[in-house]
Amino acid sequence: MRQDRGLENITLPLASGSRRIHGSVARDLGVAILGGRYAPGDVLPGEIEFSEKLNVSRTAYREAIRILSAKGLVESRPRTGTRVTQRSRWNLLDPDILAWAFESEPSEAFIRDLFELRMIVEPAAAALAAERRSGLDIARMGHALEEMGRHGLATEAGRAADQAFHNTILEAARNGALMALSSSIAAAVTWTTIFKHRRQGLPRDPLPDHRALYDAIVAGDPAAARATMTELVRLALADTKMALRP
Amino acid sequence: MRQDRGLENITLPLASGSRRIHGSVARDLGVAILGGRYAPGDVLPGEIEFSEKLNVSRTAYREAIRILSAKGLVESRPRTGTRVTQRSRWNLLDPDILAWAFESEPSEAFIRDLFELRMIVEPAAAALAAERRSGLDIARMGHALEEMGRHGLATEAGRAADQAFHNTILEAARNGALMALSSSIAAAVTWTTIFKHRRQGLPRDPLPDHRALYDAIVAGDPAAARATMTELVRLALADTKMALRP
DNA sequence: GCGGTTCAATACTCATACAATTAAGCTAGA
DNA sequence: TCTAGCTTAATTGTATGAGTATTGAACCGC
Repeated sequence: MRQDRGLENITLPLASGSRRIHGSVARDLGVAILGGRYAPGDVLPGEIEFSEKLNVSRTAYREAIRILSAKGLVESRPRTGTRVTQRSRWNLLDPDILAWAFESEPSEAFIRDLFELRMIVEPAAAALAAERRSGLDIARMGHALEEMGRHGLATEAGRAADQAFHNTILEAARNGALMALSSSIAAAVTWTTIFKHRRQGLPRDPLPDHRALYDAIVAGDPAAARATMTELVRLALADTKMALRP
Repeated sequence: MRQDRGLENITLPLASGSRRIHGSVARDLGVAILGGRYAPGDVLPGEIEFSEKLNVSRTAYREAIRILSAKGLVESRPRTGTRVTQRSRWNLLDPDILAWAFESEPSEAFIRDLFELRMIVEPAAAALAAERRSGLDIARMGHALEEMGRHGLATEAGRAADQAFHNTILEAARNGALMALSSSIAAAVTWTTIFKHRRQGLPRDPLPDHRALYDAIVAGDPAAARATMTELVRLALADTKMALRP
């Protein structure tokens, strides 16, 4: 019998876009796990039962599980079944995992952890960028600054520019491992910015801080770049904290 | 026809242990990609052709590709096929990816990047650990120190203890995002230690540095912890550099 | 009690058929 | 000649059923 997928899918919201089915299922399950609807140690229903419940084939379901397994969220073994792994084994910095985590409002502790990471990584990256940046990097950062000024952080375009600004700095650090962190950092930047705007507008204009950072990197001054970036993240953290507990 | 997997598998070394087939294929392909045998932009052979060449079913092959895709190594689309993505999109900090990268001797640039990451993250983590460490953390670190002293870094047990030491510090920092980096850091620690020993023994005894770091964390002195860890990583980097270009 | 054996539950693998997607080539019309 | 739209074919995506391998747990002999 061919499945009529899409009707009365009760158990999961299936906000699936144009993805492939295995991708949608992986996302839905991932969001459910990150959101706490399946706790570490929980055993998922068997392949046949669960795939029928989701109205997908076992093939698609299994490929979804492979994706989650590759990111450390679940672990499958014959006889035992598929169970959610301990949180310490999740690849929290995986871009998809971060996106899924922000689907359901993440815990305050998680936000704090991400900011602590930013506070550690971004100043160091800024210092490296001040030493290694190319002309193209500078041009990109300048353009991002203009865009931020034109649109403001309340708009989608403005946030994209902000993200591009921070991302370019990580690129300019010329370090593949740091680059791999860019998506994680980007997630923190974007979402915390959104959080801030939930509570009546921006508490403070972040543009001057960004300009100072830009100047330091253009000048090739690592110490200044580190200091300004530290200040920038500190202010962002303060604003976000204020937004979280008003 | 049932496949006779395991005989004359020419194209890939198939150093597959007790893994499931999809896992072995994912690993073999992952190692091949990380090792440069498939370059970014390259299109893999079609599912049917390639799975036959590997003597596995299309199902198992596809699940392997899902794993690689989840880690950002490849991207599949109908009609176009499956191609290796740009290196900037790889999740370089994924534990599996790191393990695969170290299968074929990694580039000097990659080692440098990892050490730069250690230099950024570990001192900060040590400072946090000095503030937040529990009695259990201290006990674990002490035990790891003893083990390192007993076995020395030339043995497997000694290296495991070294790794446990660094890992406990990251745990003691009480930050999930930093914890997620532990496997990456651990990979850097282990492999660079092995590299060092390739060239006639250890250039210098790292134990005193570790003890100083331990003392700082026990004393709850963040600044001292940061400083000693910085020194420790700096020395490790110098030794590794010497080992790489003797 | 204890060590080995059997059993059954579950994921894993295979094979095949068919559907959906999409790049490229083709055709019709201006 | 150029372009918009259609057609086609190549490739991945999905579904289904049959059979295999693994492994925890119950069982049995000692």
